[in-house]
Amino acid sequence: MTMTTILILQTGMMAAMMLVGGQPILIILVMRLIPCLTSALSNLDALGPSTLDVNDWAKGKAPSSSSLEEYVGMDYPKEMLLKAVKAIGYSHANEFLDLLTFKTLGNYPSMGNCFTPGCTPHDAADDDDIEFENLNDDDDAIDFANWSDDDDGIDFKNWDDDDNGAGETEVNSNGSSDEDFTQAMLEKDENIKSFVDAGFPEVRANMAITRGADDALFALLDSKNFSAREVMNKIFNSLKRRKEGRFMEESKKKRMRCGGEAQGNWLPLNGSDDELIVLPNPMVGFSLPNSMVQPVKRSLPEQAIGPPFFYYENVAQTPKGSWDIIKGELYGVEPEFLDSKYICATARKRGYIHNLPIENRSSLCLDPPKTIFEAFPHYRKWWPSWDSRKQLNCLTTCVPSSRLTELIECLLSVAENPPPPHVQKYVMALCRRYNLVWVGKNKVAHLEPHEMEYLLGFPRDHTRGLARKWRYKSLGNSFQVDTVTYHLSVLRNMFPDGIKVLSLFTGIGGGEVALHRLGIHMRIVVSVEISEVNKRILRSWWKQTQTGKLIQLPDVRTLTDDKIKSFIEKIGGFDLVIGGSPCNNLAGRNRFHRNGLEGEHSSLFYQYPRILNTVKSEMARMKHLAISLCCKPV
DNA sequence: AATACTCGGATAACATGC
DNA sequence: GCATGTTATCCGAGTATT
Repeated sequence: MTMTTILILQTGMMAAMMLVGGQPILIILVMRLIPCLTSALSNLDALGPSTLDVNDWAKGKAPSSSSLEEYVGMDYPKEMLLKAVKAIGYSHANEFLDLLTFKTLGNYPSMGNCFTPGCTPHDAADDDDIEFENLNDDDDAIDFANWSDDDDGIDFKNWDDDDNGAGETEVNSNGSSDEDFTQAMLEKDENIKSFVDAGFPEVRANMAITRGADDALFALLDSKNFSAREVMNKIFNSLKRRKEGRFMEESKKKRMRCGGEAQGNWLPLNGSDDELIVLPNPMVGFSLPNSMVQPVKRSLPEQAIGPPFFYYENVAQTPKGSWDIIKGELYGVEPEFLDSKYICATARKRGYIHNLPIENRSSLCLDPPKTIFEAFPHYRKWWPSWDSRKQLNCLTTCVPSSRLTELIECLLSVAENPPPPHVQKYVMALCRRYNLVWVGKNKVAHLEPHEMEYLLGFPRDHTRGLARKWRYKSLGNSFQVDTVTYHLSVLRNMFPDGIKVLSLFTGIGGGEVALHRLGIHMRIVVSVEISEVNKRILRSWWKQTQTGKLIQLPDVRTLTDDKIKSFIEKIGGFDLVIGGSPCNNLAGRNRFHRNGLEGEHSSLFYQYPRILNTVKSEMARMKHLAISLCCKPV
């Protein structure tokens, strides 16, 4: 049994104690950690006296001296702790201190036999050769300064180009300080209660929480004359809410059932279900490339049968009922839910509603890497054995703070190798949450934009030239190209003369890249995309790879029914309407307005069925007209 | 009941150009 | 100094699974 605790001694000394298999191994964790942090911070601004209070800390700002005092005890050198906290980021301060204090002991089912109070702190000056360089990974982004803006061959003259401010969001100040504070108090109360439950006087327990572990332990010892072991056991038992042994990351049961049925334990596809759509598990879609999964058979609702083919995409995990609305708007076609982790090295749970044939999908011409090491073999060098990830989580638009890297490096630098389970668990939670990879010794980092391009199936440097922020944003919002390629592969032999595409919410052109991969000639693509940077990306790629015609429109809302009709008249209809509407208020990461398809922001979604319906009915009308003209007696 | 996962948004801080 | 654009930092909850 491994256990780590930090004792903040009454003398102000801080010691970490590790008990391994009953053998007390005293490590001066904090006395190593603090100096190394301090040295790392030598180039940071000197820390002036703070006027912030404990509420600010809860909000992620700097803790005041007084609040730190409360936390660590009266005699603890505050400056050092302040520096340490600043180094790792205030938002992680609580977690950090939890790791250093006995709170983490709640993870452990039992304790060793004793603890050893008193140890000599290291001198900060002679400690540690660990250096923390500023991880300045600024990618020298190339600007489009010399970008040629001539739209040769593209006819924009009939289209107004006004960007009328799509996606405006209300300012929603969430004045959460009170809530944060209340939450902090609740947590504190819970901790106090656990002490009280263990049979200790509330006053003592309160002191234990607010002043530090050493005070707590000595106070408790003092109050009841318990032995150290008894005290610790009581604490552990009272903190048992955290399940015993849960911290050990069990090897996850593989859910991939090779002989299983496509779309997982899914509802029948006959449209007879009255209940809300339930996501299939495993999320394997109607079929998988190179797989033994039995493809499902489906019959499309009459209304959905083309032309044109349509292909709609959005996040799978939405507020309840959202997919039922989407399905209802798209002729009642059952969504195909597929997690791209079955196709590439990163998870991407998405729902696709389409009227494409699902038989005879061809395997991918380029088989994408399916594991992290296949995608990035060089990461194997630094990948710790206790990080069992084989694939990455969903690639999103946001980049975590670089302080996270620093925090993890700090923790691992002072820990044993391998680190104790609770540190492993903590680090792994961060790695999973922020999709971090190991790029050096104890050093994690977020993926670079070109790595995201690779994982998502785009050509390298597809988004190069944009500021990093825009690259991450555009890539995080895009298709997983290999997945879309697989679904669209059934079109390969259907359009020998090329295909005419209406591309809504084009983004950086995932659908277009997929068609190109399939060798399908795009005679014409009418692309609707509001973001100027995304339009530039597509235009650039188009010029390099395509000979067909690209028409770029600014906003789906400006694509009126009349314009659609005029387009269809000019080019003779579309073969494919493809696109995934914005997921802003569907996506799980959105804390501010995740109101499904109810809110004002969702109006964009409804543009997709409107446009599709107009295309469909106009094409049907033209077909009818043509037939009637043909059959007219001369 | 604990755990895991999620195409994000708001705002302050910082950088740049004038 | 100001306007504008980019980066850094900070924020939970809904849903599903175990």
